[in-house]
Amino acid sequence: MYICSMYSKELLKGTLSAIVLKLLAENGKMYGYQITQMVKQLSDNKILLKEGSLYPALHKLKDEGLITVETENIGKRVRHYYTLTQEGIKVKDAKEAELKDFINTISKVITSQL
Amino acid sequence: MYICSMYSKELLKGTLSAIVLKLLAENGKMYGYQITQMVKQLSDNKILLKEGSLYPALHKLKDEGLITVETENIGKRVRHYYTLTQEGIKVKDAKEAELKDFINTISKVITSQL
DNA sequence: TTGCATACATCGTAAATCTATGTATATTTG
DNA sequence: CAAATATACATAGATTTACGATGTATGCAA
Repeated sequence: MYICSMYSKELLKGTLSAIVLKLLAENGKMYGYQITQMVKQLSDNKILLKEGSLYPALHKLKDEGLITVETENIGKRVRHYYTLTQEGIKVKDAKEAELKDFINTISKVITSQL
Repeated sequence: MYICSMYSKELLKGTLSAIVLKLLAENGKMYGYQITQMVKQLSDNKILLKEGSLYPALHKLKDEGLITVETENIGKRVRHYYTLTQEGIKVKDAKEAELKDFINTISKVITSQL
Protein backbone atom coordinates (compact mmCIF):
# COMPACT_ATOMS: atom_id res chain seq x y z
CA MET A 1 0.00 0.00 0.00
CA TYR A 2 2.16 2.93 1.25
CA ILE A 3 0.35 5.44 -0.90
CA CYS A 4 -1.02 8.58 0.64
CA SER A 5 -4.69 9.41 0.70
CA MET A 6 -5.68 12.40 -1.35
CA TYR A 7 -7.08 13.98 1.78
CA SER A 8 -5.35 15.27 4.86
CA LYS A 9 -5.56 12.30 7.15
CA GLU A 10 -7.32 14.25 9.84
CA LEU A 11 -10.42 14.52 7.69
CA LEU A 12 -10.89 10.77 7.85
CA LYS A 13 -10.97 10.74 11.62
CA GLY A 14 -14.23 9.58 13.05
CA THR A 15 -15.41 8.29 9.69
CA LEU A 16 -13.37 5.09 9.44
CA SER A 17 -15.42 2.95 11.79
CA ALA A 18 -18.64 4.19 10.19
CA ILE A 19 -17.32 3.27 6.75
CA VAL A 20 -16.22 -0.20 7.83
CA LEU A 21 -19.50 -0.95 9.58
CA LYS A 22 -21.46 0.33 6.60
CA LEU A 23 -19.54 -1.83 4.13
CA LEU A 24 -20.03 -4.91 6.30
CA ALA A 25 -23.74 -4.13 6.52
CA GLU A 26 -24.03 -3.88 2.75
CA ASN A 27 -21.81 -6.79 1.79
CA GLY A 28 -22.10 -9.34 4.57
CA LYS A 29 -18.80 -10.91 5.61
CA MET A 30 -15.65 -9.22 4.35
CA TYR A 31 -11.94 -9.46 5.08
CA GLY A 32 -9.50 -6.63 5.67
CA TYR A 33 -7.79 -6.39 2.35
CA GLN A 34 -11.15 -6.59 0.61
CA ILE A 35 -12.37 -3.62 2.64
CA THR A 36 -9.37 -1.50 1.62
CA GLN A 37 -9.97 -2.34 -2.03
CA MET A 38 -13.68 -1.59 -1.90
CA VAL A 39 -13.12 1.75 -0.19
CA LYS A 40 -10.50 2.57 -2.80
CA GLN A 41 -12.89 1.68 -5.59
CA LEU A 42 -15.94 3.45 -4.15
CA SER A 43 -13.91 6.60 -3.54
CA ASP A 44 -12.25 6.69 -6.96
CA ASN A 45 -8.81 6.12 -5.40
CA LYS A 46 -9.27 9.09 -3.12
CA ILE A 47 -9.45 7.18 0.15
CA LEU A 48 -6.64 4.67 0.50
CA LEU A 49 -6.91 2.89 3.82
CA LYS A 50 -3.58 1.91 5.33
CA GLU A 51 -2.96 -1.38 7.11
CA GLY A 52 -1.87 0.62 10.14
CA SER A 53 -5.31 2.17 10.21
CA LEU A 54 -7.60 -0.66 9.22
CA TYR A 55 -6.34 -3.66 11.17
CA PRO A 56 -6.21 -1.89 14.53
CA ALA A 57 -9.67 -0.49 13.77
CA LEU A 58 -11.02 -3.96 13.00
CA HIS A 59 -9.51 -5.37 16.20
CA LYS A 60 -11.09 -2.56 18.17
CA LEU A 61 -14.52 -3.18 16.63
CA LYS A 62 -14.14 -6.84 17.53
CA ASP A 63 -13.15 -6.02 21.11
CA GLU A 64 -16.22 -3.82 21.34
CA GLY A 65 -18.39 -6.69 20.20
CA LEU A 66 -19.56 -4.94 17.04
CA ILE A 67 -18.11 -7.53 14.66
CA THR A 68 -17.17 -11.20 14.87
CA VAL A 69 -14.29 -12.99 13.19
CA GLU A 70 -14.35 -16.16 11.19
CA THR A 71 -11.13 -17.73 9.98
CA GLU A 72 -10.84 -19.35 6.60
CA ASN A 73 -7.87 -21.15 5.08
CA ILE A 74 -7.08 -20.12 1.52
CA GLY A 75 -4.31 -22.46 0.44
CA LYS A 76 -1.58 -21.84 3.00
CA ARG A 77 -2.98 -18.43 3.84
CA VAL A 78 -5.36 -17.53 6.61
CA ARG A 79 -8.09 -15.07 5.91
CA HIS A 80 -10.14 -13.31 8.58
CA TYR A 81 -13.72 -12.64 7.64
CA TYR A 82 -15.64 -10.10 9.68
CA THR A 83 -19.39 -9.98 10.19
CA LEU A 84 -21.60 -7.45 11.98
CA THR A 85 -23.15 -8.52 15.27
CA GLN A 86 -26.64 -7.40 16.32
CA GLU A 87 -25.01 -4.67 18.41
CA GLY A 88 -22.84 -3.81 15.41
CA ILE A 89 -25.91 -3.27 13.29
CA LYS A 90 -27.32 -0.85 15.84
CA VAL A 91 -24.06 1.06 16.13
CA LYS A 92 -23.73 1.13 12.36
CA ASP A 93 -27.19 2.69 12.05
CA ALA A 94 -26.34 5.29 14.68
CA LYS A 95 -22.97 6.12 13.18
CA GLU A 96 -24.38 6.31 9.68
CA ALA A 97 -27.10 8.71 10.82
CA GLU A 98 -24.59 10.80 12.75
CA LEU A 99 -22.22 10.98 9.81
CA LYS A 100 -24.95 11.97 7.38
CA ASP A 101 -26.21 14.64 9.75
CA PHE A 102 -22.69 15.90 10.28
CA ILE A 103 -22.12 16.13 6.54
CA ASN A 104 -25.34 18.11 6.21
CA THR A 105 -24.36 20.48 8.98
CA ILE A 106 -20.83 21.05 7.73
CA SER A 107 -22.17 21.66 4.25
CA LYS A 108 -24.51 24.27 5.65
CA VAL A 109 -21.73 26.00 7.57
CA ILE A 110 -19.26 25.89 4.71
CA THR A 111 -21.65 27.17 2.05
CA SER A 112 -23.46 29.79 4.10
CA GLN A 113 -22.82 33.45 3.78
CA LEU A 114 -24.63 35.51 6.37
CA MET B 1 -19.07 26.91 27.38
CA TYR B 2 -18.39 23.34 28.62
CA ILE B 3 -21.18 21.88 26.54
CA CYS B 4 -20.50 18.94 24.30
CA SER B 5 -20.91 19.01 20.57
CA MET B 6 -23.72 16.86 19.26
CA TYR B 7 -21.19 14.97 17.22
CA SER B 8 -18.47 12.63 18.31
CA LYS B 9 -15.57 15.01 18.56
CA GLU B 10 -13.45 13.10 16.13
CA LEU B 11 -15.73 13.97 13.26
CA LEU B 12 -14.80 17.61 13.53
CA LYS B 13 -11.11 16.90 13.11
CA GLY B 14 -9.64 18.40 10.03
CA THR B 15 -12.65 20.61 9.49
CA LEU B 16 -12.03 23.25 12.15
CA SER B 17 -9.40 25.29 10.34
CA ALA B 18 -11.43 25.14 7.14
CA ILE B 19 -14.48 26.43 9.00
CA VAL B 20 -12.59 29.25 10.68
CA LEU B 21 -10.92 30.36 7.47
CA LYS B 22 -14.22 30.21 5.62
CA LEU B 23 -16.01 32.33 8.21
CA LEU B 24 -13.24 34.92 8.16
CA ALA B 25 -13.42 35.00 4.38
CA GLU B 26 -17.15 35.61 4.43
CA ASN B 27 -17.30 38.05 7.32
CA GLY B 28 -14.06 39.99 7.31
CA LYS B 29 -12.49 40.48 10.72
CA MET B 30 -13.91 38.41 13.57
CA TYR B 31 -12.92 37.62 17.15
CA GLY B 32 -12.82 34.24 18.84
CA TYR B 33 -16.02 34.30 20.81
CA GLN B 34 -17.86 35.64 17.78
CA ILE B 35 -16.65 32.67 15.74
CA THR B 36 -17.93 30.17 18.31
CA GLN B 37 -21.34 31.86 18.29
CA MET B 38 -21.59 31.98 14.53
CA VAL B 39 -20.64 28.32 14.16
CA LYS B 40 -23.20 27.47 16.80
CA GLN B 41 -25.85 29.47 14.98
CA LEU B 42 -25.04 28.19 11.49
CA SER B 43 -25.04 24.59 12.72
CA ASP B 44 -28.28 24.85 14.70
CA ASN B 45 -26.44 24.26 17.98
CA LYS B 46 -24.91 21.07 16.65
CA ILE B 47 -21.33 22.26 16.53
CA LEU B 48 -20.26 23.92 19.76
CA LEU B 49 -16.63 24.96 19.51
CA LYS B 50 -14.73 24.78 22.78
CA GLU B 51 -12.26 27.45 23.87
CA GLY B 52 -9.64 24.74 24.17
CA SER B 53 -10.14 23.98 20.50
CA LEU B 54 -10.63 27.40 18.99
CA TYR B 55 -7.98 29.55 20.66
CA PRO B 56 -5.09 27.16 20.04
CA ALA B 57 -6.35 26.78 16.46
CA LEU B 58 -6.40 30.56 16.00
CA HIS B 59 -2.88 30.89 17.43
CA LYS B 60 -1.69 28.20 15.05
CA LEU B 61 -3.26 29.88 12.04
CA LYS B 62 -1.54 33.09 13.10
CA ASP B 63 1.81 31.34 13.51
CA GLU B 64 1.36 29.93 10.02
CA GLY B 65 0.78 33.40 8.65
CA LEU B 66 -2.76 32.65 7.48
CA ILE B 67 -4.41 35.27 9.69
CA THR B 68 -3.32 38.49 11.38
CA VAL B 69 -4.38 39.85 14.74
CA GLU B 70 -5.61 43.30 15.57
CA THR B 71 -6.25 44.27 19.18
CA GLU B 72 -9.16 46.46 20.17
CA ASN B 73 -10.05 47.77 23.61
CA ILE B 74 -13.70 47.34 24.52
CA GLY B 75 -14.04 49.12 27.85
CA LYS B 76 -11.53 47.37 30.08
CA ARG B 77 -11.56 44.29 27.88
CA VAL B 78 -9.22 43.43 25.08
CA ARG B 79 -10.62 41.85 22.00
CA HIS B 80 -8.54 40.12 19.33
CA TYR B 81 -9.81 40.53 15.81
CA TYR B 82 -8.53 38.15 13.18
CA THR B 83 -8.27 38.79 9.46
CA LEU B 84 -7.23 36.54 6.57
CA THR B 85 -3.89 37.23 4.93
CA GLN B 86 -3.34 36.76 1.21
CA GLU B 87 -1.81 33.38 1.98
CA GLY B 88 -4.79 32.66 4.22
CA ILE B 89 -7.17 33.28 1.34
CA LYS B 90 -5.30 30.78 -0.81
CA VAL B 91 -5.25 28.14 1.92
CA LYS B 92 -8.92 28.78 2.63
CA ASP B 93 -9.76 28.14 -1.03
CA ALA B 94 -7.73 24.94 -1.03
CA LYS B 95 -9.19 23.68 2.24
CA GLU B 96 -12.70 24.52 1.20
CA ALA B 97 -12.28 22.62 -2.05
CA GLU B 98 -10.71 19.66 -0.25
CA LEU B 99 -13.48 19.55 2.33
CA LYS B 100 -16.22 19.72 -0.28
CA ASP B 101 -14.57 16.97 -2.30
CA PHE B 102 -14.12 14.86 0.82
CA ILE B 103 -17.79 15.29 1.73
CA ASN B 104 -18.75 14.21 -1.77
CA THR B 105 -16.54 11.16 -1.62
CA ILE B 106 -17.67 10.09 1.84
CA SER B 107 -21.27 10.52 0.78
CA LYS B 108 -20.65 8.28 -2.19
CA VAL B 109 -18.99 5.60 -0.05
CA ILE B 110 -21.60 5.73 2.68
CA THR B 111 -24.62 5.65 0.39
CA SER B 112 -23.36 3.14 -2.15
CA GLN B 113 -24.50 -0.42 -2.28
CA LEU B 114 -22.59 -2.50 -4.76
C1' DT C 1 13.94 -14.91 -10.05
C1' DT C 2 12.44 -10.73 -9.34
C1' DG C 3 8.93 -7.88 -8.53
C1' DC C 4 4.24 -7.00 -7.41
C1' DA C 5 -0.15 -8.10 -5.32
C1' DT C 6 -2.35 -10.37 -1.60
C1' DA C 7 -2.96 -10.65 3.53
C1' DC C 8 -2.13 -10.24 8.00
C1' DA C 9 0.13 -7.74 12.19
C1' DT C 10 2.07 -4.09 15.51
C1' DC C 11 5.03 -0.36 17.54
C1' DG C 12 5.82 4.28 17.88
C1' DT C 13 4.58 8.87 16.22
C1' DA C 14 2.04 12.89 15.01
C1' DA C 15 -1.88 15.80 14.89
C1' DA C 16 -6.02 17.61 16.55
C1' DT C 17 -9.50 18.38 19.71
C1' DC C 18 -11.31 18.25 24.26
C1' DT C 19 -11.43 18.52 29.44
C1' DA C 20 -10.44 21.06 33.05
C1' DT C 21 -8.99 24.97 34.89
C1' DG C 22 -7.86 29.81 35.44
C1' DT C 23 -8.53 34.96 35.01
C1' DA C 24 -11.42 38.85 34.39
C1' DT C 25 -15.17 42.03 32.87
C1' DA C 26 -20.09 42.93 31.61
C1' DT C 27 -24.83 42.20 31.91
C1' DT C 28 -29.08 40.43 33.44
C1' DT C 29 -32.24 38.81 36.86
C1' DG C 30 -34.28 37.64 41.18
C1' DC D 1 -27.71 44.65 45.42
C1' DA D 2 -26.23 39.94 44.89
C1' DA D 3 -25.96 36.13 42.19
C1' DA D 4 -25.96 34.03 38.07
C1' DT D 5 -24.95 34.11 33.40
C1' DA D 6 -22.61 35.72 29.29
C1' DT D 7 -18.59 37.60 27.32
C1' DA D 8 -13.58 36.92 26.29
C1' DC D 9 -9.31 35.36 26.55
C1' DA D 10 -5.65 31.57 27.75
C1' DT D 11 -3.15 26.99 28.43
C1' DA D 12 -1.57 22.40 30.35
C1' DG D 13 -2.51 17.73 30.05
C1' DA D 14 -5.17 13.78 28.37
C1' DT D 15 -7.27 11.30 24.77
C1' DT D 16 -8.22 9.72 20.41
C1' DT D 17 -7.22 8.30 15.86
C1' DA D 18 -4.96 7.44 11.86
C1' DC D 19 -0.58 6.94 9.77
C1' DG D 20 4.44 5.61 8.84
C1' DA D 21 7.50 2.17 9.14
C1' DT D 22 8.43 -2.25 9.50
C1' DG D 23 7.90 -7.25 9.59
C1' DT D 24 6.21 -11.89 7.97
C1' DA D 25 4.56 -14.77 4.41
C1' DT D 26 2.16 -16.67 0.20
C1' DG D 27 0.76 -16.49 -4.74
C1' DC D 28 1.38 -15.07 -9.35
C1' DA D 29 3.18 -13.02 -13.43
C1' DA D 30 6.91 -11.08 -16.23
